[in-house]
Amino acid sequence: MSETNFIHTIIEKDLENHKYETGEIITRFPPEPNGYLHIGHAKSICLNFTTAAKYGGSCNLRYDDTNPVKEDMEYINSIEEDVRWLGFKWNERLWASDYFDTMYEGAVELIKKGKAYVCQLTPEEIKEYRGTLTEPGKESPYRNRPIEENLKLFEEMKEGKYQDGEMVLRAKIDMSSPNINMRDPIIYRIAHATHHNTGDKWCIYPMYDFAHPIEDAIEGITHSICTLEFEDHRPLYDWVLREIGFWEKPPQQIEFARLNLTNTVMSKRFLKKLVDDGIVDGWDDPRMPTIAGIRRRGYTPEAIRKFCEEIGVSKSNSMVDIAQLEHFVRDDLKERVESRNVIFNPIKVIVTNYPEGQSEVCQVENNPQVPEMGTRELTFSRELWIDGEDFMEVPAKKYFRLFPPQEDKAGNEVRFKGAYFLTCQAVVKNEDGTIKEIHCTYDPETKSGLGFEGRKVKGTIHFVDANNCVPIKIRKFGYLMVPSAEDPDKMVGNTDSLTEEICYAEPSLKEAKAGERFQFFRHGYFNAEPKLFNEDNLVFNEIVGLKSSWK
RNA sequence: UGGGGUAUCGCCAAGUGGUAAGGCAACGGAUUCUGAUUCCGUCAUCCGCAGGUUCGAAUCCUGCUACCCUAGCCA
Repeated sequence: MSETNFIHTIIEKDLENHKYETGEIITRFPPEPNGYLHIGHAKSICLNFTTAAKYGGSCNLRYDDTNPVKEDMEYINSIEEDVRWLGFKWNERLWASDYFDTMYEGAVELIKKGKAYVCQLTPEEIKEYRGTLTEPGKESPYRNRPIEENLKLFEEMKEGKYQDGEMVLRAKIDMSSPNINMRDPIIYRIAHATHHNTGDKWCIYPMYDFAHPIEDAIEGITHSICTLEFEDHRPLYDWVLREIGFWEKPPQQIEFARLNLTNTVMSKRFLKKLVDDGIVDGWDDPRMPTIAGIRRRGYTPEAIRKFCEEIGVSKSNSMVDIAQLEHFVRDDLKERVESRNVIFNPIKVIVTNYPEGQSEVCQVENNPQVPEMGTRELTFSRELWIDGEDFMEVPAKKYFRLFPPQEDKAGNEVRFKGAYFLTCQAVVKNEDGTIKEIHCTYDPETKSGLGFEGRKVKGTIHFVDANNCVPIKIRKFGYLMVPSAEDPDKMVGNTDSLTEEICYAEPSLKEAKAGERFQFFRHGYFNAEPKLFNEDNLVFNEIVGLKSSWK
């Protein structure tokens, strides 16, 4: 287990040096409310909350709502529900927009120091003046405007005298800096848009690079943890804090590598397209890598948190195998979930020496690993259903489930879990050659629980009483879309991303509650599909399959 | 041809001058009323490459190479 990471090392060094008077570590998770959270965000959420907790500090949930034209409050509820579901608590709901006054003052401060100016270049000109990766930029003709004029113009910008795009406020840094972010970055733009929080109070809004360090500083954030692509922005982050100088102990930005999962698309833009195009039935479709999606799918928050801890944190771009996530889901589910008998690809079994019309009760453990979870009753009768893969007409080598008599050996005998030893005697075919049913005989002495020791059997299979079972609908999910092999920028759809089949299940499954999880023997973990499950529609999602070393 | 990053087992990832943790995957084997679970074992003489310093280097120095980010009035 990676109990420590490079961020802990930084924090511990800061603590040793008494960098912060109170010694309290404060982090933040700052989503922009423009979409649903996904598993990638979960890594960031876990990192920020657990890091703060490790040092007895706290983590703020703050909406980075500095761009009114891109954000939508419909996402607020989902974001908070997701963070809460993951098991984290924040103090209060914070908005970057609540700090607009301070940011404005900061900008004025900068102008007064001669460190910011109003620029009237058009967007195209600004781009042109910025230079390229290899060539320095050139200074804007408005760069050396008198301070008084800048103050007046900025004031007028705020008052709404100008149109969107007509002018911007820029930090005066260095147009020839090799770091493009330092080439007089725009720090305020005009946007005549109603803001969800501040309404029409403002028509100028701060840019991320200017706003974020101020937000962090106001909240007393000590360590501002963000993803790798912001590394180049750190000099600007520090510049803003240094030049405005309201804070003695400024926060420090630390970058880490975002999560990538094999066969999983994490791009918000692309996920939104899946929703908008109706490819999936919403942000919480169980195929989606969104927190809402995997929650509906049946993943547990514990599994996700464990996963995030175990994959660790570093600065190298990485691609984590989805099998790693699935491992933690299985690992978490195996001891907290009950088992049920569900038959896939059913084959009818006739127990020829069992009286017609008779049936009896069998006791089965709810979870063989956890005896405290008790037992339940199943019925056994002359007609049963077994799984398609538990029978082979011609057995493969080392196959020890059911097969009929072969030229060189007798039909196989197996344990029917919770019931008897049954021996396959014959296969009965339909006219078209498909299997109609198989005939078996049972040995009354071998009933489960009676301690029969006469002989051993190598296979155990599960069954369902054909006279006492219910049909259920199973939904399995493949990956939705993956980058195309020829062109990684293009996505290729998987038309089989959702498959449904009808299976036979023991009757107790009718009593399942929406969202309840089970292990279906030999198949995997499933949950009663939260939105579709009801008395007349027994739908189960595959959460994750079981590993199998045979096949 | 700028700047900023990263390179340790198939995939993550510890390690910060003293002789390569751990997890996933894989592969053996034991136990098993489900070929699951559990259990035990195997899995980097080597740390992107090439030199150098040192008694000693994945860790320090030099020079390469590969990949990622970066030219929004997005965050």
